[in-house]
Parts: sequence; C-alpha cells; structure tokens
Amino acid sequence: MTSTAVPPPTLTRLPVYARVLDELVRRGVVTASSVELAAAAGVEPAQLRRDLSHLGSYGKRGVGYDVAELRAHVRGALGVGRRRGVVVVGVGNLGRAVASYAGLVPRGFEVVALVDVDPAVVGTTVAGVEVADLAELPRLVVERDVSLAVLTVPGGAAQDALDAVAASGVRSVLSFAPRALSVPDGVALRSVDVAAELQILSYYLPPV
Amino acid sequence: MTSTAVPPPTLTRLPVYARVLDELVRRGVVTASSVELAAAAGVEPAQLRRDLSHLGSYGKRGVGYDVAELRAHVRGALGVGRRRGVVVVGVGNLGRAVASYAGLVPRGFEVVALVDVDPAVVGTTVAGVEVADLAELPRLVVERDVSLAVLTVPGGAAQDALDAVAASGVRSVLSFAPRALSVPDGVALRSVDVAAELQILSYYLPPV
DNA sequence: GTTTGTGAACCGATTCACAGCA
DNA sequence: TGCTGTGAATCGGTTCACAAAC
Repeated sequence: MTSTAVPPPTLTRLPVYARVLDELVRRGVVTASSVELAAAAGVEPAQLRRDLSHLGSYGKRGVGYDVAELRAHVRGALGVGRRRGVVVVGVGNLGRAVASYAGLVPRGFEVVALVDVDPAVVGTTVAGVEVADLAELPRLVVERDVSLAVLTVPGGAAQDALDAVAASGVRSVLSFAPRALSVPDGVALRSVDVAAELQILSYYLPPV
Repeated sequence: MTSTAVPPPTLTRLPVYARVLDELVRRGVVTASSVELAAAAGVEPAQLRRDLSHLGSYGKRGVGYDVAELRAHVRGALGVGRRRGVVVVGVGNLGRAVASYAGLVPRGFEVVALVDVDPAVVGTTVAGVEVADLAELPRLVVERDVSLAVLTVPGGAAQDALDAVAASGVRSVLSFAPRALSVPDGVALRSVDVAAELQILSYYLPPV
C-alpha cells in the first residue's frame, strides 16, 4: 500500500511512533519488531503494523523494521523533515509557556514570531522573540516563513485570531481556546481544551 | 436509555455541549432543538441526539430540550456538579500557566496545590498558592481534597510523577509530558502533547 | 405541524489469523 | 523458523430515516 491518505486515527499515532523511534536510534538499536515497537508505543502489534502499512512496506519478514529507515519514513509522512516556523498568537501565561517550551525545537518547530493586541505586551521580548502587534502578522508570516500558528488567546478573541492567521496565509492552526470555531476554507485546525480534558476526567471520579 | 457507560467519543463531546448550554443559559434561552444545539456545538443533529440519548431522555418531541434542565443532566453525567481540587505537578512555565488559567474556575476546578522537586521553586507562590515539595503530595491531597492532577513535568520525570500522584490517592490525571506512560491500576489518564499536535498539523502542510 | 429517540444501515477502524517472504 | 503485510471478520460509532410523542 502506497501513500494514499493516512486515516486520522493512524495520523494521531504517528508522532508517538516517531518518538519511540527517536529513542531507539538514540540507544543505538538497529532493528525492532512490531511487538517491541508496539509495546513501547502503548498499542497492539497488529495496530502498529496496520498503521505502518498505510505509509508503505518497510519491514522485513522474519526480521522486523530497520529503526533508522522506518523513522525516516514516519518523519516523511508527517512532513517533519525540516524546520517549521511557528507564530504564537496571544502572549499571556499560556502563550509564554508555549513560546518557551523546550520540547518544540527537537521536533523541528521554532517559534519565530509572537503577536498580541495588548500595547502593554507588544514590544516586550519573550523567549528571545519580540512581541509584535497582531496587525504585523501578514508581514511576519512571509518574512519569517511561518507555517503554523498556535492560538493562546481568550475564548472571545479566538475566532478573530483564527480568521486573522488564515488571512495572513497560515494553513495549520492549533487552538487552546475553549470555543467551537468556524474553520476557514483550506485551514487545518486542531484544538486543545484543558478545562474540557479535566471535565472528561471528572466523569471517572467517584460520584457525589 | 439510562446511564450505562457513556461511549468515549460521546464523552469527549459532552464538555462542548456543556459550554454551549452555559452560553444559552447566559443569554436567557429557555428551549433549544437538536438542530440549534448541534449547530452551536459544531456537530450533526443526529449525533447530538444520539449522544444525549446515552444520558437519558430529556427532550420533548415537537419542542426540543429545556436548556437549564439539559445542562443539569450533562453536568451531572460529567460529574462537574461541585468544585474539584486540582494539584499541578511541575511548576515550570507550563505549570504556572495552568495554575494561572482563568478558564478553570468557571468550570468548577480550583488549583489548590502546586508541587515541584526543585528547591529553587519550592516555597515560592504562584497564583496565590505556595509551591510545596513533591514529598508533601500525600498530605496535600488529603488536606486540600485533591481530585485531579495535572502533570507539567519534563518527559523524563513524568512516569515518576504519575506513580507519585497515584500513590497519593489521585485517580484522574492529565499529562502534558510527551511520553507513553504506564498507567497504574484504577487511574484515568489523558494526555496532551503539544509537539505531537503540531506534527499532526504538519501532515497537512504542502510537502517540501 | 414539529422534533425527539432509536432501530437499522452504513462506514471505518481494530483485531484476528494466516499466507508469504526472509 | 520468525515476522510482516493483509484479507477477512469483528467491533463500535455515525448517519439515515421514521414511528412515536407533543
């Protein structure tokens, strides 16, 4: 099976596999079976084999997978081959935390721009990047080769922020705002809602 | 259909419905149909009706749903009827952002404890709460009635942190660490991985 | 008339189990 | 022999479409 579209559930697991393969490369492991990889990733072996089959046929029967080769293919499928510029929209506590997050660089992401609408924040420097006004966004996106946006604005500002980043040419957006957003054409949006995650976990707590 | 187990996909949508219903209550809306609710939540009407049917039968045919009543049932199903104490484990940038996040209180969550292992951080105050040593966790969980933990520790410390919160009696955990974690018995774990989200979004970017 | 709640059909992902290859 | 890749079976969620209820 060659690279036709990857099913969404598989896509969400690819970063996990990429992380596992990174670790194996770091430890100098050359070959790994689906059983070993699946155990490290926390999935079933059949699931992992099916997932990988959507990318191509990179294993050897009786042997397993070449770790370095497989990692290259997983990375290739995710499009994380090269550095990606990220703009953080909304420089509050969460925006600052994202801008300072050390886990991005090793995965190929670099926060190259920060924007906000608050004059008290614009002009300050966070994680080595000067905060610009939201109006500068279209220019920054072009000049600094921004591929992705992270929205860390209050819920009420999220739709405007999404429209603004879309208008400036960014097509992939990660939102932390607790809102259902109307997604402009051609834009890929993923959302993380911390309060919602806690509410989901509350379901499993013993009742009152 | 009465409240047997709620399917996981439905469970992830309930917080969205809760938010929509909050907004309608705020605007003084008394009744809403599945079509209206679904549009506000960004799902299909049939999906919403099926989801709600897992909670019980609270609509009136020809009329729709009583907004206040439905909200009470959704909240009840999520177990967000009353305030829940939260401990934040790991007081770095992200931990501070979570502790300061204004979106938690309106949804019934209160950060009542912060712990870290770094002596430079222990003893400082963040968002009105003094940071304690990780060793204090079992005592704090009991004394401050902690129901949920948020792990904002480096990846390498995540498994230990999870084991520690589980040992101290917390059964619901939200982790921000980019690791596959082995989950202790009886613990519900959800994970948010910001770098993984960006990698998933990278898939949709134009190739190199 | 309107709208819910739900069987039934559909669709897609997961899992099984084994043929095929190293 | 050992392990992959994948048809086939299975499982579960989504969507359709309509009878029942208001």
